[in-house]
Amino acid sequence: MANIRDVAERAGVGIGTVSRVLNNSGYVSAEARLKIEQTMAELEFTPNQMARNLGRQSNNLVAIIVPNIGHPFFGDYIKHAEMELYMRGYKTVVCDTMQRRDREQEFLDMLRRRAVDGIIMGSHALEDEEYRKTKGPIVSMEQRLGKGIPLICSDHRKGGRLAARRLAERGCRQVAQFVERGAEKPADARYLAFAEFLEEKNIKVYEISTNYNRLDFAVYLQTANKLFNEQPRIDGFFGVDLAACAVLKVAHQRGIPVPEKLKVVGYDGSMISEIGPQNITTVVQPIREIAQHSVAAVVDLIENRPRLRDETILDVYLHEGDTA
Amino acid sequence: MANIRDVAERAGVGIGTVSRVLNNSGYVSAEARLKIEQTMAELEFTPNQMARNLGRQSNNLVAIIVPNIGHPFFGDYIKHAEMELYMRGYKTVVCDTMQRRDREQEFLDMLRRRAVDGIIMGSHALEDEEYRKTKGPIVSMEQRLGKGIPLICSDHRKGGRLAARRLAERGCRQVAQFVERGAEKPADARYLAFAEFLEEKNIKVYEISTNYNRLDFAVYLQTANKLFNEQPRIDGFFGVDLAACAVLKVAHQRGIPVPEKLKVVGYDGSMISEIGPQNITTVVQPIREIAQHSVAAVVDLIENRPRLRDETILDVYLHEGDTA
DNA sequence: CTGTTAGCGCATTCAC
DNA sequence: GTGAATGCGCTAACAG
Repeated sequence: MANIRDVAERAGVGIGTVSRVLNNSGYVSAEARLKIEQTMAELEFTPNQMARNLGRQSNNLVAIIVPNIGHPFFGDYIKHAEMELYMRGYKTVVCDTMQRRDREQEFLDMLRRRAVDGIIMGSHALEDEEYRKTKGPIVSMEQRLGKGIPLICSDHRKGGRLAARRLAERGCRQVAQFVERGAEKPADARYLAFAEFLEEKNIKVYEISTNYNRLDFAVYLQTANKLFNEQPRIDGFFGVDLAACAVLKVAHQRGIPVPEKLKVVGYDGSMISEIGPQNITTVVQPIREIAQHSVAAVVDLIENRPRLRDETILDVYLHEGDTA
Repeated sequence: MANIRDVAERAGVGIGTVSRVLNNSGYVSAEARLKIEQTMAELEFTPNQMARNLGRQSNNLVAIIVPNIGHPFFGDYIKHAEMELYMRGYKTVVCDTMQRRDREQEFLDMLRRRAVDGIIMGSHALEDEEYRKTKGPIVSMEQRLGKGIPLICSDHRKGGRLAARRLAERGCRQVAQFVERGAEKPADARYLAFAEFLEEKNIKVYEISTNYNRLDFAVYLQTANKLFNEQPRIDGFFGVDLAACAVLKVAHQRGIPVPEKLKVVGYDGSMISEIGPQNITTVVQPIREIAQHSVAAVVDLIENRPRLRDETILDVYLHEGDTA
């Protein structure tokens, strides 16, 4: 592996000059540049990224930390965020905490150790103090990590209202929503707004809590079955897309026609809301914009650009589907 | 930011001793160790990862390069691979080439620059020579990158046969399969085996090619519609899960009952085969095992452990669903 | 067991 | 414009 010094010697120039053509910085005579470029080609010289990182104290890496890569929302988010980061010259490190504190802590430590330049945090298993102690570029998505850490999330309050209004308009009288237990989250506003809106109209709302520790499909299926067993007269449902899929599936198994006897509204607008035979009527979170804003925020922090807002709330809308 | 020298001075020891307790290597007296640990705590010392990387010429990063993160197969794959890598002490860099040569080249260059220790390649947009030129730990999944680069993939030949046999057993007479155009891939064996098996039994096989450049759902939907328009008498279908979803959806729209009038068999066994109202009968690729083997392979290469096989083909099986 | 030394490969002054 | 020197923070080899 040829290094920069080999190139310098072979080209008969100084090491600094080589560095300058490498980084395209400062002045280099056309002559010297040509000679150096030739030599680099001959030697198949490739700059060592680790050395560059150490020299400039930055590695152009951003970690995205999520509780579950497999969840469609996070999957879609990562796709968009990776693209945004790429366009800004950063590579993406994905970290799945699987809801485990120790993992989240370890991933968070990557920033302290400067293994990454910044972190986008979509998980929240630690005390707020931990995040604050980790000074450095952190932004959070859909998690409130404490004052001073920029938050990007969708307008859950509005989302809850949109879903509630739709179910009310469709004549539902007894609706259920899945509520995800766990640390306090921006998403909680959604549950509240949903229930408030409907209760004002004297529509009964059953809340079933799903264990946030296991947000996989099997759990949603179980919970959906439990719901129909306990509340067979339910005529409306609201939950994240994956939960809506589970409810649709169980309804299908039990011969409950949707939307005739049961209206279903999802939340997320992720890919899975469109791949089933019925399009799910769902509140669309602007996942792409969430990705854009969170990436912009963390990159601003990394590159020392001032940030004005600490909280960015993005608009949601109801996407017409076949289920409500 | 305190560094290792600050700690050494403050603790009244040498810099080497501090390094030893950091890495838990070599002998350190209990006394010194205690003193150093205290000092590290006082100073809130955190070792700088970039410096460590440069020192030991390794950064414990592995890049996973895929053509499309959004595809369920890759999403599931990344989830498992990230976990496997984590358990072995590596972090995961995800790279979405979006089918673009320049991006794949850039991601590949990360290895040459030693920005990552190794690469798992699930994309194939460059000439084989490029991969070989990039000496270093590379393994490929579901892509044949040339002799010398370990390949991990599922048994596509068997998968094609399994699907074909099922459709034949179910009495199909005219079946269609989606064939993904693009560079030659191990998956091609599946198309061949499928067609061979059925043609032997005098069952007609229509092949419709989908553009591998855009393996998203909208394209599959279009193609499915085209299929039903051109071949309205089709009674069997085979394609990746996402394509199967599209076909199921279009069939539903056109009032074609599945499995009564149309049998559908998927390929992948990804999450989406189970979240619809009907479970898709599908050939399951052992995504988790693919992840385990590919991670094991790349880590072996990184850590200079000898590899015996150059090719690992993993078994597939037919998962019973409701669509065939 | 421990302190010192010499790199790791490049970026970045700063005189010339 | 350019080369030599210094430092980034740590690892590892070595003498003690």
